Amino acid sequence: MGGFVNSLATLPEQPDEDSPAIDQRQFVNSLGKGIAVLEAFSSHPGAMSLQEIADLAGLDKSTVQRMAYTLLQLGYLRKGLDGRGFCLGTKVLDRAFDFLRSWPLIERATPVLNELQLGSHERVDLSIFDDLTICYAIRRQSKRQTFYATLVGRRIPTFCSSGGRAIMARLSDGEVDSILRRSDLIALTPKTLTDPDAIREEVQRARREGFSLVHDESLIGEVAVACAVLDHRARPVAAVHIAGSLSEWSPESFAKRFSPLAAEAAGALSGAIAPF
Amino acid sequence: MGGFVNSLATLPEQPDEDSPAIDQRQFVNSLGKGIAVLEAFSSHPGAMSLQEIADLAGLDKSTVQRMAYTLLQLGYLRKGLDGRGFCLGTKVLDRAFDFLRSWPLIERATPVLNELQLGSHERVDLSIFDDLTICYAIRRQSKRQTFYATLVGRRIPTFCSSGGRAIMARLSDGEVDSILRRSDLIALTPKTLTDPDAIREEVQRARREGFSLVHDESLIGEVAVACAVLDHRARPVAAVHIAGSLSEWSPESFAKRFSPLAAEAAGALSGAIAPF
DNA sequence: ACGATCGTATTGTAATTCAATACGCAAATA
DNA sequence: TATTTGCGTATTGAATTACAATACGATCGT
Repeated sequence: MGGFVNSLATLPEQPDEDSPAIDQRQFVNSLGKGIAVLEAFSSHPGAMSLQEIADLAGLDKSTVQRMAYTLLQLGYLRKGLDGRGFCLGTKVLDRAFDFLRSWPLIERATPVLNELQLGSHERVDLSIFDDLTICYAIRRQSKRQTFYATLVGRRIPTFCSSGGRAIMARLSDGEVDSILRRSDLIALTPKTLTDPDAIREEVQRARREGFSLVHDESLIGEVAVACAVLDHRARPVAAVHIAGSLSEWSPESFAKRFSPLAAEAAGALSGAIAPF
Repeated sequence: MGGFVNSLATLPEQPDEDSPAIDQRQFVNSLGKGIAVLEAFSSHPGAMSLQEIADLAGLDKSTVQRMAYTLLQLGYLRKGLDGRGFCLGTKVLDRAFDFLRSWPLIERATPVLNELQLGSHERVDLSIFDDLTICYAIRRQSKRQTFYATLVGRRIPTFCSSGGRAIMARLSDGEVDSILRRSDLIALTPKTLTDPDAIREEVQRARREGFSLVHDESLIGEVAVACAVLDHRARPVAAVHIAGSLSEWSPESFAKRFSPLAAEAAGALSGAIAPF
């Protein structure tokens, strides 16, 4: 984007920029660049200088300057500690609040997950299906947890998460293939399955059993069961997870104990009401 | 904004738009409008048509169309249920994730708040000071809670929240006056203090006691104690809350039982490390 | 069958953003 | 202490970009 590169990209022939053929006519570049500034902080949390942001976002320093100025006024950025650098502002939390508030599913799921946590004494999560990743929207932890395991907004690849597997079990084979094909099948741990056929096998198993069971694939020492939450058309839109530690459970005993609970909760949240 | 109105606003004389004299030269209007589209969902959660968004955001339908198209491509909006309307997309959660991840204070506070919740069996929160409001960043609930009491990103006015009072107790009188003057002193409940002098009195009390005690002011039946978290320059940046129900506690017994715990946690989080 | 409203697409106009440049300041360097 | 480097800020001419009126097809409710 920007300058000569940008002018070329504006020509009829759009080579192969990034996304699959976005309508250059309607896309508002300035907005995209402003968002890119915010997104730069995903690869570098904490304060950054204009130049650093520019490098990460692939923008000119001048552009970042004006975008940062605007985002500063709007509260989406704030000045760093000593007036040096920029970091994310609290306004980004407001948008997340609006999001969480706007999904009836999330409101309905909140008491259900609370009960589930109290009943299981393990960590329980609700994740939202978002194509190649799932995104945690509700989290109820038990005892000590890693910091990231407490954060809403955390994403995990669909292909190697218990929730993702449970969701894929409710998709057609074609859709599962599409997800596996477009995913970067990179191992998060040494135990992560990266062979498409092996993953398909696990999806089949989840179809038979009605839940997915995953251990050590996204975090070593963690075992999790999950069941998909379906919308009124029986399409999977989310998943209920129960996650525990392999120091306390074998995968089998964990599944035996908690898969019925996850299934019950997911069933209670399925159907009836629109998710959003 | 936009069109003739906008051209007028671009002239040297900026009448009295909204914020106190923002530099029209550097402000990127398109970005502001795109953000305005996202913010429209704060006054109307759920799916909206282009026209509805336009009305709420004060923009032209055409403008909203292109902004929505862009935000759709970027994942910050998604199509409504049956392809009709737009609602917030999961990407807004990603930004919140980045924010939470980027504050060392939040990472440090997570285990502390966990302990505090397990020790108190009441709801505990960490809120971030943001001028006229405080914004909840970490929430650990006990039993059943109202939905909103579980949401990160929720804001409460500084003047009537326990956290806000605790924070004001660490500000100068001038700063407190400034906050009270600029706040809309609107009662959230019949018990909310709206008289500046009465609030100043409470702030004084919090200064003496080292914690703030508030009940029925933001939610009927709720009692809460809070202590400010200070940065390395002894400036308040956040607050630790402990909130319970008046059906189980009197304000006095609640304060006696939990104010030491809140003070201890806030103390442990203060000083030393930069908050962001 | 009709009318309203939805989301989408097009287009000429001109206002907007772009990016090079310069400035003052603070901190790290020598 | 002198110097350099990098920061955030501000300005400006050039032209790319966004604006908003308009039109279109689909879908829903009457």
